[in-house]
Amino acid sequence: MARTTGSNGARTHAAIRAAATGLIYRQGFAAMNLRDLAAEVGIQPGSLYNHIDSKQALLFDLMQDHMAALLAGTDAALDAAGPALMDRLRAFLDHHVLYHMERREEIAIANSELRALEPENRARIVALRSAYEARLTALLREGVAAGLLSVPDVAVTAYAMLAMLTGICSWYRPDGRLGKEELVALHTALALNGILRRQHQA
Amino acid sequence: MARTTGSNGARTHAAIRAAATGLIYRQGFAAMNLRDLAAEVGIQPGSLYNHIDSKQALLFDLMQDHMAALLAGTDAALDAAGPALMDRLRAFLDHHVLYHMERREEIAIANSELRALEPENRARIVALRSAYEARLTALLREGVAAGLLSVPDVAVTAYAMLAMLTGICSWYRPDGRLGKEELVALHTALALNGILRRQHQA
DNA sequence: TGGAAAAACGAACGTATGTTTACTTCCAGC
DNA sequence: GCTGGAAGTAAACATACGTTCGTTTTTCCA
Repeated sequence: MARTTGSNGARTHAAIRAAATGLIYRQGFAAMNLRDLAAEVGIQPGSLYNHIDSKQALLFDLMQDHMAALLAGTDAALDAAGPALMDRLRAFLDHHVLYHMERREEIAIANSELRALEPENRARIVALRSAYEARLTALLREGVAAGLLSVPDVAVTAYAMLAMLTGICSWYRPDGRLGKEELVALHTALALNGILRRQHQA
Repeated sequence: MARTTGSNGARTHAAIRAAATGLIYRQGFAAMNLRDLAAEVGIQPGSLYNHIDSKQALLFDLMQDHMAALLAGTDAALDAAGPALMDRLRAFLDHHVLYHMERREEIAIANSELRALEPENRARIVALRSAYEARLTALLREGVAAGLLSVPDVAVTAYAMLAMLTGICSWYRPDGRLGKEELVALHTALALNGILRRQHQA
């Protein structure tokens, strides 16, 4: 019968996704070619098609999985933070920065290769991204309503905060001068200070 | 003798650069092909080579010119701001946001197509970018020394601020809900609030 | 106005690319 | 041990791409 799960097929599929992530991160999707990808995995170019439907489908699968993982991780962090608004806001920002350092390749792809997706695929990834942004805008709106935050425009401020915190994955290196904890604390403080109402500060 | 400046040649060259800027912005450098570019200009693909040396040289020229213009505009804004530190910091941030809205295509290219450059070309663009970042880190250092700013790490903070303010060119549209002035004010305030020392605030 | 350089044309070259196809190899289950 | 499907090979196909080249057209100074 068919080869069972866990056999070479699944391992090759995972190797293809891992190698593709690195190649797309370094060269961009359009500049990556399937011959280089196959060589990195150690198989012939044609054999890729035992595991993927097309180059486009490979990109879409990678982006969808990473966006889903980001959303799931965020929701878990929010749940663990408890009900207090500022705790949840801090948890969102901390998780965002940490996640963007630890999985910077996947995140960079999800942020920069939207234009390489066919329209239907792009719409689905954009929907996931919007859902993620909605987590932050909801927190900001809550904070404004509670009189804790000073946010002139919730949508634009959310974009600006996410852009700042996402920027870290374009230069962060694990062996860099500062550790993860320091970078998380620095970025979260920078973002929070930008929106806290002054009279509530020490 | 040779055709003089201002004849069709110069106009075609400018049209090529303008069309290339739009195509690279929308599709990315690797995904843009010279046949589409030539069609948009209204000439045959081979005729492009009367005006450019190669596709790579075209990208490098675009990036170099835009980085040089950004640096020149920044220095002009700093000069116009006078000697006071906070005035100069505000001028830098205002100019950055405004420039990134008005020339968002060129800036997006300069920020995202570094990997498409050959090593020698990349080194030259990176040098221009470093010079730009140095303008901000110098201001931050001055602010810390004067006791006006609270910046735990100058380099990382500068990266974070630039990432936040640069993010605007990935979503700004001239016909959007908010005007340029509002967006400049919002972003500059957000960035400044993140680093101002608390006791100096109202 | 004649002539020479510049600019554009039209067609081709060589190669790289995503993908397909026919064939072989390997392994689990009857 | 036979068998069938999954996984891999080797080679090819069709096309798209950056670039070149010989020729023709346009432009403007002498």
